[in-house]
Order: sequence, then C-alpha cells, then structure tokens
Amino acid sequence: MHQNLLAVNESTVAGVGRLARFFGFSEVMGRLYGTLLMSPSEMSLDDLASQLKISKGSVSMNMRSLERWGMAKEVWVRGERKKYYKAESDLWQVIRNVLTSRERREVQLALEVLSGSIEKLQSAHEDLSPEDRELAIFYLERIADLQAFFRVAQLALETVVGNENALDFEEITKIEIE
Amino acid sequence: MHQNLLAVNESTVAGVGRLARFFGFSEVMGRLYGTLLMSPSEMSLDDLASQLKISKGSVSMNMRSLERWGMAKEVWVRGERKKYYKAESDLWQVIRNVLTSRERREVQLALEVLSGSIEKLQSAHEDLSPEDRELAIFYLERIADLQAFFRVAQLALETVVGNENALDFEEITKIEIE
DNA sequence: TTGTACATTCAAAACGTTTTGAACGTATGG
DNA sequence: CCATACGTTCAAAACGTTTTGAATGTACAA
Repeated sequence: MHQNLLAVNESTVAGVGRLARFFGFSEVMGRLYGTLLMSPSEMSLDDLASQLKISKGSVSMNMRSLERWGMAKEVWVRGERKKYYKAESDLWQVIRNVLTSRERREVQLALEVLSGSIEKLQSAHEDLSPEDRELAIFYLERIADLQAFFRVAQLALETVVGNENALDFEEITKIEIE
Repeated sequence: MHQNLLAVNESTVAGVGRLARFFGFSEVMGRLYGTLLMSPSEMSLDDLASQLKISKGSVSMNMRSLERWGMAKEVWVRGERKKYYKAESDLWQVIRNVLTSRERREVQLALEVLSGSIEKLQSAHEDLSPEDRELAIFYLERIADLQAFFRVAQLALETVVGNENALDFEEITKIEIE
C-alpha cells in the first residue's frame, strides 16, 4: 500500500484514539473504532489484533464495549466461523448514543442532587443558628450557580440528542460560510 | 455546624470532584475547587489539607494547577505568613478558561491534521494503483465526516468562548421556561 | 538580619487501570 | 454429532498515575 495512505490511516487511528480518551473511553477502544472506520471491509478479531499489535483478549473485550456503545456492529460472513466487525460510520449517531446513555444521566443526577441540597437547606432553616443561617444563604447562592451550569449543559445535550438532523454536515458548513 | 449543612457541603464537593474528572482533571483538583467554592472565607493550604484529609504536598501541587487554570486565586492576608486561596466563583469564566486553553487547541490541531491528510491523499493520487485509488476515495469520505464533526465542535466552542454573556443564567432560564 | 513558619519538591510507595496470554468455553462446518 | 477453530475469561504482570512525607527552599514577622 502507498506510503501516504498508510500515513493517513495511522494518523486518523491515532486521532480517533485521542478523541476517545477525551470522551472518557480507553484509547484502545478509540483506535479499534478508528481502524474499523478506515477499513473498507469488515475485520475479524485477529485482523484487528494484528493490525494494532495488541492481544486478542484485549480486542475481544474492547469490541464488546464498542458494540454496547453502538459504535461497532457484528457482521456475519457465510461459511466463516469468525466474527467480523464494521464501524457505525454515522458519527452523529455515535455521539447521540454516547450522550444519551451517559452524559444525560450524569446531568440529570447532578440536577437532582442540587435540588435535594436546596431542600435540605430550606428544611433546616428553622433549626439553624444565626451563623449557620448566613452560611446556608451562601450555600444557596453557590448551588444556584451550579444549577445554572447544569441547566445549560442539559439544554445543549438535548439539542444534540433530540434532533436527528439538526447538526449534520450541510447545515454547519452553511452556517460557517455565511 | 448543622448536619444538613455538612451534608450539602460534602455532596457538593463530591459532585464538583466528579465534574472535574469528566473534564479531564484529577478528582482532587475538583474537590479542592469545590471546597473553596463552598467556603465563605479564604482557606490556607493546611485548612484544605485537613478538611479533605490529603497531604499538604498534594494540596500545594494541585492548588498551583488550579491557579494556572484560573480556577482559584491567592489572597494575601496581612500579618499572616500563610497563603490563602479563594475560588474563582464565576463558573462561566472557569469554563471559558478551560475551553480556550485546552479544547480549542485540540480542535484546531485535529482540523489541521485532517486537512493535511486530504492533501496527502490528493498529492499521492497520480502514483496510486487502481486499488489504492479506490481506498483513497474511501478515506476522503471518512475524513470529510471527521472534519464535519470537528467543525461543529469548533463552532460550539467559539459560541461559549466568544460570548461574555451569551450563556448566563438569566438567558438560559428564559429559554427553558418559554 | 535572622529564626522560623510556612510552601515546594520529588523520590518512593501505594494505588488503580490496562494488557497479556494461557486455560477454558462454545458454536460452526464438516 | 464431533473436532476444532475460534471467542471469552480472568489472574497475574506491566504500566501509568497519584499520594505521601521527609528534605529542602523561601520569605515574612520581629
């Protein structure tokens, strides 16, 4: 294969690995996904292990994670005993999967905890000493700030998760060019 | 101090620690920041070490990180030899600091690498065997998808980073309530 | 200027995470 | 219905990261 093609493949795989880290996944998961993304044909566990030079066991486990996150799919090949995989190549679908099943929960939980804190502070109000009352008021301010932050995060998430097409390539380039 | 106030403090500190992890910082950094955020008065290294039950060395190093990220500031107290710290309590300022000096670079770098890849593929075009040419076309498609993703990320970042007030509490709640 | 109370540093230890590979399952082609 | 080629599992090892605390550096109060 041509030198440049190899270089492009390598840097893309590395970049997707980096991206995976950023999103809180392991780098290997990202490199597996990147490898599949840059492969025109589906790949077996052995293909992936040899191409990335990692153990088969690691590939097996990480591919299961990728499947759970909707980032890769198994492909059945007739007359073959091996499992073959291909990448989910719709990046927006992948982003949506991840945001929906992870970030969304996190944000919702955070907002619930914050509401709970406000309630705790209010219900304690009668019992508080003067100094504690002042502190409680201070706490309420800070918690309101945190709520504001998480509400923005929630809004942003729903924007991405909610719309099937809102953020696709065409639309964005339009916005940028104008 | 009242039981509920302690509980609120604790869960907030834990939550900010969690948030820090999400943003790729160490949990301790987040807990230090959270502790300062929930403290009406500035705190010394020893205060922080004893409250979080971690070594002074760790506090010292992590506080320096927090300062570099614009998340905490040193406060001089007359007639005191100790260093005192307070949190940067404007969360949007903190977000802006982080996004500007970290995420922004990452996205820009990624876009440069992708452009470079496209050039590599185009400049190699003449030399390619028929099979490699097909592969190059496939690569170009996938790289275009990645570019689209990073352009959206860039746009989102500039939205947050660029506007001083675009995302403050008032505006968001308005949007939500309507 | 000096003594000292503090902050900083960094090597070693503790800790958590990831990787490996051999042992073990399992399902498919024959 | 096997035989076996493959996938999976998991304990141990490798590895990277974080934490500690003692040694060291530094600047302030007196």
